[in-house]
Amino acid sequence: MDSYHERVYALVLRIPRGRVMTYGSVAAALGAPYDARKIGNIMSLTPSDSRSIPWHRVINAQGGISTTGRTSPPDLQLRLLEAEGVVFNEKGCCSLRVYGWMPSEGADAGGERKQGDLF
DNA sequence: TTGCTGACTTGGC
DNA sequence: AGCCAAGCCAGCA
Repeated sequence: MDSYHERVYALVLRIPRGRVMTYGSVAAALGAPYDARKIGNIMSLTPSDSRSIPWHRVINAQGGISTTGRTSPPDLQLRLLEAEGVVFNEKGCCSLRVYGWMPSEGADAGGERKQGDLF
């Protein structure tokens, strides 16, 4: 059964540590560019303390967390990402240009990015 | 069965 | 710069 959430989890599991992925990118990777909302819905069903699933590596298109006020500490997701090396600016957004990840990078490689150009 | 909601995104004003 | 409306779709009342 390749239920939707299974594929979502599988993809999220593939996100390397220290990298993030937007809901839209996850949806697009699954072949459904407009399913970003559903991704979020599935994530909402995922326990915030699930250590098996790096749900915190999934963020919104603005490079920020959308779980504010939804997790035990409002900024839990942000903290987890910071713990992995992702740096957030004062606005609570990270540079997708630097930390954004997509499946193709894992398949082929070479996705070295410059740390200098934030935004 | 219908109808609304939602951890979203994008475009227009 | 921020706010509003439309679009897609699974899950739930």
